[in-house]
Amino acid sequence: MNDARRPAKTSSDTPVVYVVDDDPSIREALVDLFLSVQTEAQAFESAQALLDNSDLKRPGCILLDVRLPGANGLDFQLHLEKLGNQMPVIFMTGHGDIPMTVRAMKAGAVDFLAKPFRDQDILDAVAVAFQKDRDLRQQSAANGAVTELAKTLTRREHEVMAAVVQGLMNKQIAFNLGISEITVKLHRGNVMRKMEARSVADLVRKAELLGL
Amino acid sequence: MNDARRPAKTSSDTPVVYVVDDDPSIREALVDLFLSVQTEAQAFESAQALLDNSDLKRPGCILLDVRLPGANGLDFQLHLEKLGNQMPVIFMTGHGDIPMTVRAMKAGAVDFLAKPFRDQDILDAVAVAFQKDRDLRQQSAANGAVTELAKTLTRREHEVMAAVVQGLMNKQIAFNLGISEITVKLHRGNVMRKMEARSVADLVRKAELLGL
DNA sequence: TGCGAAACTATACCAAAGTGTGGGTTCGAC
DNA sequence: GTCGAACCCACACTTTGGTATAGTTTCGCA
Repeated sequence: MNDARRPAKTSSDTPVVYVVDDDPSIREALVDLFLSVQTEAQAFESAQALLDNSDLKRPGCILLDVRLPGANGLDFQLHLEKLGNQMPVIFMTGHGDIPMTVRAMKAGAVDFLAKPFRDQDILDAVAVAFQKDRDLRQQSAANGAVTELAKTLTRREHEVMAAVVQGLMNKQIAFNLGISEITVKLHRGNVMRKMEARSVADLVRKAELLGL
Repeated sequence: MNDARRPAKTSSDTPVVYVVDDDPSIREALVDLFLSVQTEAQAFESAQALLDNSDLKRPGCILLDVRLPGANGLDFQLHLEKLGNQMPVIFMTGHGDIPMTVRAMKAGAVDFLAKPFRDQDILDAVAVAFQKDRDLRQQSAANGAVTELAKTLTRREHEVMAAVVQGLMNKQIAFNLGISEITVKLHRGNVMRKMEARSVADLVRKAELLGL
């Protein structure tokens, strides 16, 4: 089921291509292709097999046939999204049509390759997908770090932070919250420390990652 | 060439659908369709005719056949982008293929409709395109306004603004620029006034629209 | 029941930011 | 040559922001 062949160098943070196709010969050909460019690939015969045998935590992308045994490739794409998995997806197809292509691309697919395609087309698409994955992970990491910091804030500190990033002065914040200015300063100081912000400009940017 | 029929209400800021198709009967059918939902449409027989007869300044979207006399619809899409026109594009096609679809969607097309399609499909796509256009224009307007304000800044004021949104203190800015702290305050005050920013938080957000 | 976290307040003090006034130089345009 | 724009500096002052110390109250939970 899983006929992955690993390239010389591999670890939990080198990117990997998860190949999903029900045709064993195609799986093998693709894995060999990636092996030829020192890229690790793991092949699965169905979407379910992929979900069962991989946690999809490693960086990389998914390369799958739209026509799969069991679930449709497009549905699988949406399913992944629901699971919170943002791994880039590249579709392959032997019998695709335009509406299917449009739906996949609207849902954020990196590419949609109609068979037969050149090896280089796939390698190009994978390169784009890898880059997209790196970007997403970087964004996600930054966002996650800020979210973690924000969790340490108390309710009041949250309120004060929101007011600060709106550009309100301490006295205005104090009036709005019905507390004294000195207490606002206290909360404000706590916010800056907990959020690891060295300036208001810094705090504004971090707050924006939280959705203002 | 231009067989537009205007709905009852029309003005330079009601959205319009620019229809481009070389088949007169299709043009007419589409214009009638939009007329039936109180939406203005202007029809053209070619991309060139559209460019010659419209400045494309009104809000709306472009609905065009990928196969056009003269230029390819996809090339036209790129051409528009080069001209700085960001109007949403919807493709129609009778003989489209998957690579064509992928290319169009990657280039930002709102939709790619294979003939025959239902009237509702087109109306839905146009609704999405109109919304996208509104969003883009709003973004563009905000951006343009800030850019105009930034143009009134002198070189020094620009430098000071950049330093301020980095979260530097006046004394640090003064040291970096090799001037006195009091002069920094002067420039800083000018920046806040010229940029119409009421707080540092405000300034940070405006500066971000300028690309940090 | 007692303990800790959260929230609030005050006094006091210092640092940073902002404003106004007044004055200086350089440089290019009219 | 003079006029204005951009740039610079200083003194004096006010406001705002930030910190530290010390204490009170409320509330949930062990």
